[in-house]
Amino acid sequence: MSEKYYITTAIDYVNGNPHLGHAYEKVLTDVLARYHRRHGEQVFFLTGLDEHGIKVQQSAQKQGRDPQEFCDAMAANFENLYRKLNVSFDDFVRTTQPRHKIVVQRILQKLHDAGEIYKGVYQGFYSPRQEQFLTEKDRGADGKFPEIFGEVIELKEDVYYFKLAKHQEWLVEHLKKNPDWIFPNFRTKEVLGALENPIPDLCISRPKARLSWGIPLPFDGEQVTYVWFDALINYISVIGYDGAAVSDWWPGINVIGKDILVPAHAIYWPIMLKALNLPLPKMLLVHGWWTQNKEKMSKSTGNSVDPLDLINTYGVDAFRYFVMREMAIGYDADFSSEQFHLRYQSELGNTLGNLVNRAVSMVARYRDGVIPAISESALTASEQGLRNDVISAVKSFCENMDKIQVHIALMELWKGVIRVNQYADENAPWKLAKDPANADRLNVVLEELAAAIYLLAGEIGCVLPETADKILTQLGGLSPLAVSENPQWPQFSANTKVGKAEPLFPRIEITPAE
RNA sequence: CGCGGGGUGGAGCAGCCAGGUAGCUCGUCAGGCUCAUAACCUGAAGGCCGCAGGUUCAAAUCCUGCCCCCGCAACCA
Repeated sequence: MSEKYYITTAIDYVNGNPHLGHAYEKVLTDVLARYHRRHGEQVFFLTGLDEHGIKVQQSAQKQGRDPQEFCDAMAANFENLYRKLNVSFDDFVRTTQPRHKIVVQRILQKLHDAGEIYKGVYQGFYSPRQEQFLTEKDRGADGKFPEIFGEVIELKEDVYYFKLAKHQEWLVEHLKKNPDWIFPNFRTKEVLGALENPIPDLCISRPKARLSWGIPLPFDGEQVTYVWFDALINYISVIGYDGAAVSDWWPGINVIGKDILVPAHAIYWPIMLKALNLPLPKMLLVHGWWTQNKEKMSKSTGNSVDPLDLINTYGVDAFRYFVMREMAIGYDADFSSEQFHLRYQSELGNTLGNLVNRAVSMVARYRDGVIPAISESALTASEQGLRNDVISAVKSFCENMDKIQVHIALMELWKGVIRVNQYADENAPWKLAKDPANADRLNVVLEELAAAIYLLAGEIGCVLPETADKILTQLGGLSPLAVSENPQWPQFSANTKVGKAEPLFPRIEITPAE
């Protein structure tokens, strides 16, 4: 009876190594997937790789390798990183897999039969040296093509086109009627802006002679399909499309970066689905870009950030926390090592880590590690206040997660964490411990501290899975709390014995390199 | 007039779409505490929310104009 929640990331192009942006997108999708799983939905989380195309073909050639061999090697880099990031994907698609290729061909054939694909001619400037077609933006300031392209010739070749133009009006209507289909919705304006001009039909193939590393067109053995037609279909090929209907996981949510919104995901993709008579995605969730010193990150300027370095220094959860907390979804954010360090030290170490540490330590020190049993009648206004505030922090977290405002959700959840620190100071168990007459009161305070942390750990786990596990372990090997609409204050079974208190986020005194 | 985004206390950012106590992290100053990762808690100083108009009982939030910064313009998340 539970709802189905299908969510995908973009598939990364294997012609380069994964960087901060790739990692961010997967963590974001993972956090949403974990949240919805935790809240009782059936979740299917798909990520993967885009492996065809001329660039991969060329890179493989340069290394003297078979393209598949090249892809396999690159794929290992990506998959390795995502596993390190604790990205809980349910499947990992690679566009070179037979299960994917079959569906792509099925769809091509179907659209060809339906007259949505036709044969045409592509004409343009071509650089034999670079083996690529050139566009106007390849021209230098003087209007000529730069030296690296060598002699540029004008070339004509037969290719196939997919009809986009005839669906333009329908797409504009759809966007106007569903401004929240693209999230955040200001992106809809961009798409509508792009659609103010007529869109040309989409070239979807290349002659095999030039591009062999692709999926052959089923109706023309001399051509292979090109880029988006191959890539976008992964969203439905893996879950299953038999030529008429798609698996009931569909429609899902497509998480993408802003660079591939227009035209790929906001124009090509919906029109492809329309032509196939399939429903559109529930939502296009479009995130922004990481910049560094306000400049776009790119390998060419050498300012790209390697997520692995951060993970190795600070741990995977620190990375996940930072990227989720720092970036307002949909907008760009600036990455800085100092800011990363600051959030780690302060929000993770001082606020959360220290709280768990002091609470567990006190239970160990004052009660031999056993979380005291208490009776409801012993509760005072202080406890009522704590419970109300922590529960409302959890609720606020959930409300913001439902609105896909992860950065705000975390801020709200942290208010709960801070509130528990306040409660500790307010009741000063270390003072109560000095007088045996206060034993009952001390029991209450220690139990409430543990319970509050236990409650918070549940939602923390969506973003910081490893940390949540550690907290449960330190609290005595507890199992995760069940979730409900109205969070209940947790109870401990008798004789719950806490584990060893170990700092969750130990201080790191190194000054991060610029 | 190409399209879009941004301009919020010393720094970096939320909040704006669904108007009504200006929030978060850090920094500064003054206290408290000592369970804890030199951590935690309390209080204070510091903002005419880019500028100018308009709508409204009420605007950081909506509308108009202007100034400055940044992305995008077919395949880099």
